Amino acid sequence: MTKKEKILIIAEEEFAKHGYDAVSMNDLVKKLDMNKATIYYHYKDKKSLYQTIVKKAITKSNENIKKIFEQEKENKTLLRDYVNAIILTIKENPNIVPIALRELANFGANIDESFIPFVEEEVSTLQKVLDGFDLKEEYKNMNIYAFYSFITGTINSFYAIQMSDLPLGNDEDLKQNSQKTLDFISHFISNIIIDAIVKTRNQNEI
Amino acid sequence: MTKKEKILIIAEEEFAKHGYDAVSMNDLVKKLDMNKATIYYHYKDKKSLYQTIVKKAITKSNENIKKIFEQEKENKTLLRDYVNAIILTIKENPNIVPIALRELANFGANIDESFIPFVEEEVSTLQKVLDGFDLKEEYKNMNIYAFYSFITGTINSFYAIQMSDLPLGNDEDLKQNSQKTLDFISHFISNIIIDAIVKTRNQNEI
DNA sequence: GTCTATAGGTTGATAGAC
DNA sequence: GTCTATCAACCTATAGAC
Repeated sequence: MTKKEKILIIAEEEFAKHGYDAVSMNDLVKKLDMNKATIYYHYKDKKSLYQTIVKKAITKSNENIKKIFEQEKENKTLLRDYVNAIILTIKENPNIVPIALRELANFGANIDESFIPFVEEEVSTLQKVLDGFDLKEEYKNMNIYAFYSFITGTINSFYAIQMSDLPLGNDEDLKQNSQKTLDFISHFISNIIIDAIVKTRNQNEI
Repeated sequence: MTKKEKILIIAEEEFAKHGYDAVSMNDLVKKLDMNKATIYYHYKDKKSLYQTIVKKAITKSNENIKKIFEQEKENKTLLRDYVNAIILTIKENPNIVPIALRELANFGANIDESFIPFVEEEVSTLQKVLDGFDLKEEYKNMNIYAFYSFITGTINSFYAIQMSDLPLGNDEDLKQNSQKTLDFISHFISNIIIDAIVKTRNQNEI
């Protein structure tokens, strides 16, 4: 692993855990056991280091979501696949959860405009997935951003509660168990969606 | 309004908007047109100022949720009331959304232990609401924290997207309209819950 | 209660040697 | 590419006058 890569990995960890402003370049120097000027040789400034991290995370998420259409045509599990693509992205890189929550808390104020198409694509892919199903009348013209918020908001919130050191959550199997928590919430969400918006349950697996 | 109150209001605004670490006491001094030592006279340090703000927000949320059982006994709209109690809390103080998202991103690392009973009460109240209904078999022993995350996570995420300056969201009526966004997401969530987990829709209004 | 002045430390960033 | 040394700006917090 090059120094440049190592900087990215440790910085991501720290930014995810404490947030952009709470992490100083001096903190990174200590964690990296590396000279500060070396970091500045590889990354223009603190902000561009952070932007690189966010861009990498968003790109990876998009790749996973695009894959769900690449399998066999008669796929009857598209919605579950979509939820699982998001879950897989978090499994591959759990730091994406606190980073996403912090950017959301900023109402996207520090988001580079070039990131927007990535979000839009995730949302429009969800729309494409839903278009394939026989929905109840009242869900046919649903606000797709509300639906997208339902999926991502529930995952992020539940994940944060379960991974927290605080004694919140009532299932000991899930507490601080990243894998089990993500598998659980994936099923939880898919089932609610199917039960709520699709005409009959055993038109599924959708 | 006393200076002490004014400090609290402006500080809450700034902490919500930029986060704890991004707001300096000097920033507050500028916004408040007040001397720094005056802030320190009323609040021991920066951290205790922030904790006061969080405690106030959590307390207010609890009050609103408790009220839903205070009305007439044969209330058939308890679940909608619960969701609306959360929505009302945000209408009264929208700053609670980014503050909650930031604390969640920290996995509650900076949360004072004394706040936990407040969260637990919100969750157990939700359980009490559900206990009153004839649920589908598979939802009778549902993970209540997952369900709580569904409600709060969806609201916070959708709210943040709609209030953001970024061109995300496809309903112009809702964009940067706090009232309409909150009313919309309240109905959206209540309807999905009813359609998904209750045996028949017109056993509602639940 | 509110102010001025300042202590003591940390920040992001860079110039210049190797 | 990596280092040492350093900078000006900023930080939280307080002592002491009024």
